[in-house]
Amino acid sequence: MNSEFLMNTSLFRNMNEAEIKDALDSLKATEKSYKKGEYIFYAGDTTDSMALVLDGNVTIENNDAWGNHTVLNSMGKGHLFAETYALLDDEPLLVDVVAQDNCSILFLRIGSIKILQNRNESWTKKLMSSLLVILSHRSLALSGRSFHTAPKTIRSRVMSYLNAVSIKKHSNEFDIPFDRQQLADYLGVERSALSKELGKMRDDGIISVKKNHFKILVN
Amino acid sequence: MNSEFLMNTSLFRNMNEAEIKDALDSLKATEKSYKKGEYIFYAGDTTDSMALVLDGNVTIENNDAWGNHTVLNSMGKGHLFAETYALLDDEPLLVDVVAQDNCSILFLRIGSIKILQNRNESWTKKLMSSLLVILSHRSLALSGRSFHTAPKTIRSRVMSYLNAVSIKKHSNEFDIPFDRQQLADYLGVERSALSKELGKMRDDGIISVKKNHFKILVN
DNA sequence: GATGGTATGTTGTTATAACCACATTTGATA
DNA sequence: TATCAAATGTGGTTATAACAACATACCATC
Repeated sequence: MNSEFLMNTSLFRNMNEAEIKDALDSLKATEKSYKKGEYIFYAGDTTDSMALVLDGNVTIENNDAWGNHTVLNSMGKGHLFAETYALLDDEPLLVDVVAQDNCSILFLRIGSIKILQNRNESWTKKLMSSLLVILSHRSLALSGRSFHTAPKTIRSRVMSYLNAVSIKKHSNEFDIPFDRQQLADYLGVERSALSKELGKMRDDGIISVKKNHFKILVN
Repeated sequence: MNSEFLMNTSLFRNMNEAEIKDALDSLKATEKSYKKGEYIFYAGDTTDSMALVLDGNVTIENNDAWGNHTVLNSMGKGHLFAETYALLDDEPLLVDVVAQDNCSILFLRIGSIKILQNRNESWTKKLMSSLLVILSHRSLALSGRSFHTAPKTIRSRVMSYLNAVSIKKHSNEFDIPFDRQQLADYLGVERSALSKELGKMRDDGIISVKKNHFKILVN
């Protein structure tokens, strides 16, 4: 196992080589290869292992009872998945995880959290810290998006989003990290409808826009 | 400090009295009272403390630059808030937290995660475990909702939601924990429009509904 | 079983966003 | 600077959901 690589993942970032080795051992780390298109997890599965992408890419997909198919996400080298399901007992995955190309996955048997709690090695606290940071970031990202997509009109979604960016940047003038298409996807609206609404908002004098540079105008 | 009460919160659930005392001490726990309407946190603040509701209720609110006001959430006794902001450095809150009635809040100085990592008392791992469980549950809840509200039509939102419940219950026939209004709110749609759509879905033969009992019909 | 209140369903109207097709702008590169 | 491709904006049409007002069903309890 290449601990050089692992040392740069968000999960093992704060550990030294010996700790990583110890952790891998204790978590019964196993590496497994998947061919393009193979299923790594099926919706409905439960798992006591979290999974780290060592090589290649995986997609998180949804396939429902009526045959609808949606690709939700794609994750590459160094990314962790299924950790929430591994940390909680008996929570079935609601999505499929599929090899997007030939890829290699490291499984770490974390089981329920009790396992970590009862160990005294130096790496356990570091691993828990990393997990806390990862989950905190995710929680923040998810609750932000959930909040910005809650309003029913495009305008209020945009306002909600711009307001959040403004708070984060401590300024009412800022660049956003999205182009139009990405912003539209993020807010769950159609690109051209978003453009149209941004134009109206400018006409109404509540914002000024130039490309991805925004200014919030208060009357 | 009433450790009897704390022992029943999700944060301290797994600790004994001595550990709780030790934890409160190390985390520089301070209790503070707020009158109805007082602000506990302002959007834009950063905090190194997480907060636990000891008594009363708080609301999570959003007040944007244009004067829009939204109540996002309400939390009562035993509930924890601001923990993601406390765990991460320099993340400003995007919401206000306001006392819904006269209430009493316990602040716990967790600061960035490093503080926990460098302590060796028995309670630290237990606290981290609790936080991991809390964050995992939240993450699961948020990603579920985010996923079900992503589709643009009411029908696909309903299908997404019902499919998830069906997976969780291991059956295509089940009760849902919402009444119509709650389901509408959860999916971000209007109640009567939801009723209408459920009716159409029944007419189209893809589900059967009776109150909150659903059955998924596949052709 | 009658009564009232709440939850749910129905209908029609209106507002809004999706969708489509195309025009314009922008930015990179020869 | 000319050329091209990609990103962004615009106008018109259609589908869909919000909204409002009301009808019916359901449930508790008298």
